[in-house]
Amino acid sequence: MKLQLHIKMNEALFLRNPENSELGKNILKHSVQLIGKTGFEAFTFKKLAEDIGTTEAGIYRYFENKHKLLVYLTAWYWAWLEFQISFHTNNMNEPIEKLKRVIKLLATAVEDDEKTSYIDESLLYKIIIAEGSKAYLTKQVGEDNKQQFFKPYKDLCAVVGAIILACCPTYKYPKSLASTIIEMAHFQNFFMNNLPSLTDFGESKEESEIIAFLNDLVFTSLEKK
Amino acid sequence: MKLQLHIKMNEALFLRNPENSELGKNILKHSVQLIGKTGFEAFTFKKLAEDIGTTEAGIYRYFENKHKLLVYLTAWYWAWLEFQISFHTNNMNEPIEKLKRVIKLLATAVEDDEKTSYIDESLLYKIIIAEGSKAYLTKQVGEDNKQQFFKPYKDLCAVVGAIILACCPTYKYPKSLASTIIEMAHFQNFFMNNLPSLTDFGESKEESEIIAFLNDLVFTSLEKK
DNA sequence: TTATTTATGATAGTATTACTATCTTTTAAA
DNA sequence: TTTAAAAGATAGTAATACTATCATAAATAA
Repeated sequence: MKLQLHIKMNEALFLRNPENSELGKNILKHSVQLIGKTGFEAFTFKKLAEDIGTTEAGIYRYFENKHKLLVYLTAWYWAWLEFQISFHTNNMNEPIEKLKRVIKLLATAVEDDEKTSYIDESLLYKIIIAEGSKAYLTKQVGEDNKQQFFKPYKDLCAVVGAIILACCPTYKYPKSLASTIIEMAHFQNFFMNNLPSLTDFGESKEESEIIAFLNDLVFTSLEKK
Repeated sequence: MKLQLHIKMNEALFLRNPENSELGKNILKHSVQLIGKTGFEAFTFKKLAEDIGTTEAGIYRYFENKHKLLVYLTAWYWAWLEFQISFHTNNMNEPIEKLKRVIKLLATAVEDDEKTSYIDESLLYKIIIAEGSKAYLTKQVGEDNKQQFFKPYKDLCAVVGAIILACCPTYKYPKSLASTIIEMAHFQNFFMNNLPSLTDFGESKEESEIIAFLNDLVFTSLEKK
């Protein structure tokens, strides 16, 4: 028997649930590939339709526009990651070990283990690094937020913030430190690979160094108190 | 007599130097206003031309496309900020005080003091917060970087990294900490105003709290060593 | 089983975007 | 005063970001 993880997505993100049809799953699968290949700016529903072998109108029946699709993919990723974290930190009772594990999960490229799923997590990870912030860096961020589009991201941040507080109950900035860890796990990776002089890892290009940096940053902050 | 600061821009960023003509200065001035109003996605050269009272073709004689214009504005901002930092930390001999000043300058909304300049720095500051990362979060980041488009950003980062090292010569991640401070000064501001639950400053919405957070983050990291 | 809803395919069409080209007039420099 | 450079005016094109319509296939309900 194979267990399959199912993430319940916010219904306002799509017009027709992409998980309920072959075409829908193809849209998710191929959009991850195409965004990964061309970048979000050059990505269009027309190209996506050609890749899938359907028509532009077909895609529009699922997603209102490419922004909603990006928000969908990022929301899916954060929800998936929160599950990964809860799974991998389960039974750990030492919050410091928990937080270390979280940092590792945030900063490590995942493998696409579950062949069953229509989403290639390792490719999606790269997309989130390069395109993820575009989901909220818009003029509509307020409305999108009202519609709870960023709930998975905020939930993840809350989880990490709670672990931080468990490590150090007197620490004053658990949420900001959480969002800093999450963003920097990705930005340092992007910088390391694309603008290496903005990091100290330009030579090795090893994620392990990002993890070491974040651990140092976080645990000196928390131990001190 | 009025001194005017002049920032020498990378020539590959424009087709015709916008600083050398009234139209060019108008392009800079109005693009800052229009991007601030509509956001970068909805910003077009056509709307900009209408705002200025010129034609689309007129804008294209200065900038190849809106991406180059955004990169120009961000480069200008980082160069300007580096000058602000060197100006305001001049004669400070205590590196810790210097670094504190840098953090304050990074996280504080500037006022548009010099009425002479055609760039409204306080408006530009908001644009950099909301749109700045889009300058490098693209597929062309490699080529853009080869053409030195991000030099002002990298220079600023190097300056901050050097101050960090002056504070603590044994610290292992000066560049990554520098880019973290720079990015977080802006992201925490964006979050505070738009996705407040990602920060600890949602209630007060005070920049001073971001500064306090960054100071805490940085100086516990550096003191420890 | 047929009737009917629902999803998809095929095709067309529109407004806007992101440009390029050309020609004329104005402005400024030699 | 000549001449070159910048700006204005206008036109045009390919691609993007959609919307609409109609036919067909597949799934579901009567």
